[in-house]
Amino acid sequence: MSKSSSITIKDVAQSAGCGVATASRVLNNSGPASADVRERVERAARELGFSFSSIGRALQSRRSMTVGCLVPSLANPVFAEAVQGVQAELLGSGYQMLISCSNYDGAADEAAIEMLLSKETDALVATMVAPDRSPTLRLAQKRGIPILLMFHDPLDGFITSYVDNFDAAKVVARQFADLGHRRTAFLALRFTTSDRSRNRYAGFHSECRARGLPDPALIEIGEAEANQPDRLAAILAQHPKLTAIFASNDFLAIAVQKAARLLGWRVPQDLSVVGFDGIEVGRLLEKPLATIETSPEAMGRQAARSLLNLLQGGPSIQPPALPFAFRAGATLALPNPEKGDDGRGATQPPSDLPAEPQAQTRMNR
Amino acid sequence: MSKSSSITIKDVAQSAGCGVATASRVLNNSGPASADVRERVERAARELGFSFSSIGRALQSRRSMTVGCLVPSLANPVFAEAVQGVQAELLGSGYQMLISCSNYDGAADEAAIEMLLSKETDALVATMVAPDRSPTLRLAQKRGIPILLMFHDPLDGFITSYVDNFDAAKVVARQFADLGHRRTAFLALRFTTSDRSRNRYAGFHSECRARGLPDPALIEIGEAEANQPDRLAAILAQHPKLTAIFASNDFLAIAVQKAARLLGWRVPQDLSVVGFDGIEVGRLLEKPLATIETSPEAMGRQAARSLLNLLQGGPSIQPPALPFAFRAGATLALPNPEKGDDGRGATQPPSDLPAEPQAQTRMNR
DNA sequence: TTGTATGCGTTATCAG
DNA sequence: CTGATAACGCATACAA
Repeated sequence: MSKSSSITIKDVAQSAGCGVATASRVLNNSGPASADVRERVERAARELGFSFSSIGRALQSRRSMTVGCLVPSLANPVFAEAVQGVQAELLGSGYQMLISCSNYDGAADEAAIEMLLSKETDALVATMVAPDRSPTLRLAQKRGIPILLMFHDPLDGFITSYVDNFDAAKVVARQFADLGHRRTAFLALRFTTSDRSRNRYAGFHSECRARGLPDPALIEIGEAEANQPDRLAAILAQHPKLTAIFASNDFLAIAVQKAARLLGWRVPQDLSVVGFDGIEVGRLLEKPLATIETSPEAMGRQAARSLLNLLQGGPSIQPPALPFAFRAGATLALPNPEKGDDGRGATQPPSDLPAEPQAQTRMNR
Repeated sequence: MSKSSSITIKDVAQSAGCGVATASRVLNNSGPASADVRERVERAARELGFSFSSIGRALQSRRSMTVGCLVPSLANPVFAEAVQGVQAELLGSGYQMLISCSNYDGAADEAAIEMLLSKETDALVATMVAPDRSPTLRLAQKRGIPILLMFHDPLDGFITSYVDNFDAAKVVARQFADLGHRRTAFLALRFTTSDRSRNRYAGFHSECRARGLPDPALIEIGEAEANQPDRLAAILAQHPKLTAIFASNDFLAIAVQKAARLLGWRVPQDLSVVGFDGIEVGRLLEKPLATIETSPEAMGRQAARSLLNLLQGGPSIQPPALPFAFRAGATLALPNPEKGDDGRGATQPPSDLPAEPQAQTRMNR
């Protein structure tokens, strides 16, 4: 058990027989030093096992070399992967990441940002319940701290790394419409606390309107329903005429299928299901999940790059939305004619389209 | 745009017309102060929007109030959930979490710990490639920094939060054996860099031996094979006599089923599959996945609690292994008599056991 | 009860 | 080229 309690630059200087300023210059290559003293300092540092105190440094340089990261939850792989992307991109930049989760709670968001700020992070990357109404975020902004949003649509003074949920949802609506689906629904897990969910519904709704189709139903559920197939089934049972459902994320889409099975509904014959996110496991399923494919990791990486750029004093430029792609799957098919109440469109899908939607339909931007 | 650049306690003291020491005492409730000055200081702090600089504090108190966290990857939900657990438990303790990922690379592990150490984290919680052979971790230990391992088996001077992989794997072996499986295999994704994987194989192997069954095959694969069903299928095809396979994690178990389908093998009729981890989505599948259920979040929570305890100067006590449970599923059944080369045992499973394994078989410890 | 002075580890300044 | 010294923001002994 060596004494080991921190070796400071003062110790090094003393051991090398020079002043601390000289030692600092040598160790940082930040100024002149004779070959002689340079040698002595380096040897002393090596022998003493010296390493800089980032706290001392932070105090003097006014930069903590950390970035704060706030996401709703790491239990959701989408956010976990985004954080992973941020982390990966930050690696080697000298910046470390301080992380915090809100559990989709707006008040926790505020507390977390406040905490991060009090830790004097040099920058922030966040996904929040309501970034547009966060006083703490505004405060951070006023302080001149670089801020990057993830998953959110572009917002006034902030840069954001995102996928165009509205557009993506329109693509799903188009898929449904092209197959002849008329009775559709959007199944939302956290509608009130997720602008992603809201934007997806908006885009879905908008495209249905534009095509003269009935408005899609909005089915909001909570955690409990999402995790208990029987409860979810009970909810689905209230919408017997549905022929297609757009779930606000892939896990939900998988849960819907479970619930449908409980009701004796076949997927996709009785009910088409499309998810969102494009999680990897979706393609491994017996019935590969049709979904919108995105890359949370790329999002995190882009966010981190923008952040580093800002940190270096670069200009504040909003990059374009990240690409997404419709991924075809076995959970999407023509509507069941027996299920519809009117049957219009169902019996006569546009003949210029294949029954099975093609893969990798499109990339936006 | 107010000037806003940080308000220090000096500003507060000046505004309140008192010395910094007094202001510090008031704001920290750490000493005497007249009601009068107390009032003035508090008002000044409020009006100026003062908040402590944790850097200044850290420098003076020699504690950064951060804990470093190192995991292989956040893209693996098991680790992400564990981190989430750590985070959740740390919430409100005043400690913040600095996070780092190694991508299952031992060298990156060293670099990450070094980085964390240089950031002067007050404690460490980590899952590494080889914690037993990490010089940097030893160094941290020597410095007296509280260290908590996650997922690893108990190790010399460290406390660890873990599930007994060896025991859990034995349970899987028992399930296979009870059904009459003789030709089994362990499918390992990262055998060389994961002691979890190795311990699972060891337990599986050990139990097979103990029962006088043939040694299970060890099939090691890489990322590429795991992600490409056709390549995985090619590998599976080399083991045509297998009747049951134990995958080192649930995703792999799902991938195996995909590969099996590609080969025309039915699950579970031609091949039984059991996974590990107990990811939520496993129960929602058309064929619910048989697996060992664990709770990474609980692991993270336990680790954080132990850490906080250590940080408060508490004694270093190794808690017992966390519980696990075998989760029955539709991917496990009797072996196909036509597949075996000898058929012994397959045609005559123990008659005192139901064909369908019972749910929630057991909890250990 | 209060304020002054000191030190925590670092770097920048500035005089030698 | 070198080395005292003054910040940086805070808490704490110690003196008043």
